[in-house]
Amino acid sequence: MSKFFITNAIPYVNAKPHIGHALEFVQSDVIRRFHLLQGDETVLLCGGDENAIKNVQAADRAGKPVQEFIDENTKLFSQLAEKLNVHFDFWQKASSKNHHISSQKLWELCNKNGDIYKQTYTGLYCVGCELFYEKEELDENGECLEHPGKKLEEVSEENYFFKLSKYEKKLLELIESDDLKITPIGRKNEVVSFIKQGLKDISISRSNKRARNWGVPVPDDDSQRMYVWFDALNIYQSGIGFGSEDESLYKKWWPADVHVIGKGITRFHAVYWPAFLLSAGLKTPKSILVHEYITVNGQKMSKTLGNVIDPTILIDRYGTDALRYYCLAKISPFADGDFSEEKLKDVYNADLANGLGNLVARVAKLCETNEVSISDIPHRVPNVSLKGGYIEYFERYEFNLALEELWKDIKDLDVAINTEKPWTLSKENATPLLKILAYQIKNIAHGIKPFLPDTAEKILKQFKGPGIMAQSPLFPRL
RNA sequence: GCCAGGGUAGCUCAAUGGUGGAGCAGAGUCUUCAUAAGGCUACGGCUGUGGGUCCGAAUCCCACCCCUGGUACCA
Repeated sequence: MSKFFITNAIPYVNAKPHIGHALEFVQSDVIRRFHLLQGDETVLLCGGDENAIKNVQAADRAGKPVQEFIDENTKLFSQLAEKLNVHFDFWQKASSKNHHISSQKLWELCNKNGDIYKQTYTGLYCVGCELFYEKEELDENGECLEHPGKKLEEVSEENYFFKLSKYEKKLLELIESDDLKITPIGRKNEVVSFIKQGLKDISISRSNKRARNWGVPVPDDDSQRMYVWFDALNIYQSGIGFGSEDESLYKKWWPADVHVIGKGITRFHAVYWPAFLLSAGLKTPKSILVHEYITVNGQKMSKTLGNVIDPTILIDRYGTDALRYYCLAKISPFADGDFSEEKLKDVYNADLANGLGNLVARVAKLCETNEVSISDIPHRVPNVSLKGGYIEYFERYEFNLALEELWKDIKDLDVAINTEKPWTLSKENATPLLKILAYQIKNIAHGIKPFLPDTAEKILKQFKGPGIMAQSPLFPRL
């Protein structure tokens, strides 16, 4: 038995959660459940990325105090997790005191190592956006896309910089050797070539004015706040007590075994974060799992397109396990996956209602009619007699392929029932076959445990024995 | 622009030189234990475009078109 520490990317809490968040929640959760079933001591951490200037701007637009606005959105995220049957063992808010102290400790460690220095940063600043822009990001008039007609100001500001360049070689070694393993390999290559281009030092602070006095204060400098990524990544540590008076939890769990993230934030996790940790003399995470995004009817999800999918509505309509199943079985973690409600419905009917649900119903009824009695031996661990590949797929995070194996078993059982026609047999002749079928169903239930925990639970309860009764459908056809 | 990955049946994907496969959807058929469910069968593809190498190309080479990601201080 070993320990396994998983982190979910910390969502922005400047808007309510969409289906992409649901995808990642479920992916993290299934890893957590898998390791728990393997007997590992396992925890999953998430938190709120609250210190970004965009939160302040969004709160302004909503006409609410920042903290209140953030807390409201955060609640929506935890409600989503609950509805998805996703359990976070830790939830760390970036606005909380302990996180501030923890991040200041990280800063001081880097500073002590001589990796933080002051320098003037000059850039084109859009007052409307309160952001710096690169020339390439502007339109032909040299104006930002959000605020046409508004000239950008050239602003110079003293910032603290982090000596990222110093860690080029170490990072390369770390990643190329897989000591920090990046999955899938394409993302690893991308990071490697990024580092090989040469790393520049990065600014890790903002003036108070620009940060709107929001965020973690820089130690010993009242005029500056930390750049949000410096402290945001540290949620992974502050959430388990890094920098607190008693660091026993931190010592127990750190380093993270896997950071689960979306492709948009790869660089922060694969380059900046390990560099900060190396500088601070702390352990670097063992691996990073980079998943892709969900498109909607083939299009990117975006507020301007108005096609943002609210997962809670889908859960109300189709159920928790149906959405979990779609996210895990029909969306490859390593390629953009498409979503539409029509597809969800097709999958629900084909795989869940007609596939798993119907198989369970027909076997249960046959067992009931024939008064089959089975003993409740804790039959086989999940994985053992399932078709080959289940565990391997899981360890490679190919959840869709692992589920495919399970659904082949379902198909096989349907074929076996049609071939053997147990309903034509006498009770005595049918019983041995039905016992096998019942055990096979329990076996499948064990297999789907990490993916569809509620459904697995229901099936195992129904087939606990000694008697087995027909029950209402697991997934009523829609 | 440059770098990486991709373009295969209506949809989602598999097949890296040797007669193009599966699932879903749609069709027919068998069956009734089951959620008008399940089984079986057939249908369905000039493998992005144009060239080339080879006895033979989805697979290798060249050119072009389209999609996705990266190209740093933007989360």
